[in-house]
Amino acid sequence: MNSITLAPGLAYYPDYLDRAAQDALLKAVREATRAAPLYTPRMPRTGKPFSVRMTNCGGLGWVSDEHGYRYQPTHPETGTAWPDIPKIALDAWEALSGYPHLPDACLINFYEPSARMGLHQDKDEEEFDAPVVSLSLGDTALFRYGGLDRKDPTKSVKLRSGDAIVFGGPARLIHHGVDRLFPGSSDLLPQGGRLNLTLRKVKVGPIS
DNA sequence: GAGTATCA
DNA sequence: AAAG
Repeated sequence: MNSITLAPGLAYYPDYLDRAAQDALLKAVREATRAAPLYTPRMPRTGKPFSVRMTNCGGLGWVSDEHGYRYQPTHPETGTAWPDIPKIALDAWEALSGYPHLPDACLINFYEPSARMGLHQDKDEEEFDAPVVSLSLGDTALFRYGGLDRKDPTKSVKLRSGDAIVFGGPARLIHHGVDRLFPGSSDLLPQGGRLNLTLRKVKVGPIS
């Protein structure tokens, strides 16, 4: 499988999922969002809404509101447990993570054409030995990544539908974000936009 | 468009 | 302190 090392620990797999796999994953995501609808996260303290809408699958989901960032086992609006992680996503984790346990969290981000994600670190997990595996569906995104320090220099790469990226080892905690989408760049989602799935291991050890 | 800074 |  084709992989490009963008930085130490940061592996990029262009076209990791073929079109049939993308269609299958999209179908699974639609089923997940039927059980756990996309909601609008808010910033801690200020309550300012994100432009990206989110939901989760797996035992734990990442949420953000006035009270802070955290992982929790239920949807913040419906109060019900998150649906299961799609099989195709688990397969990607097993193929790409190099980690001996299944993920316990899968954050699903939906970007409308105008949505952005500022430069940030994924550091709300307890297990930093496990990588974060990211899968892109739909419109191309301009992805920015830097270093452990927020002021470290950054580079950009376009992430297209079906691409995978893995943050592991020295790249597990690098800053990253999405500067913009390229509307109309994919016909996978009829309404346009981009879906991103990030698989994580929040708790140390096997899933209980 | 890319990169940095500041607030909170 | 924060993916704003």
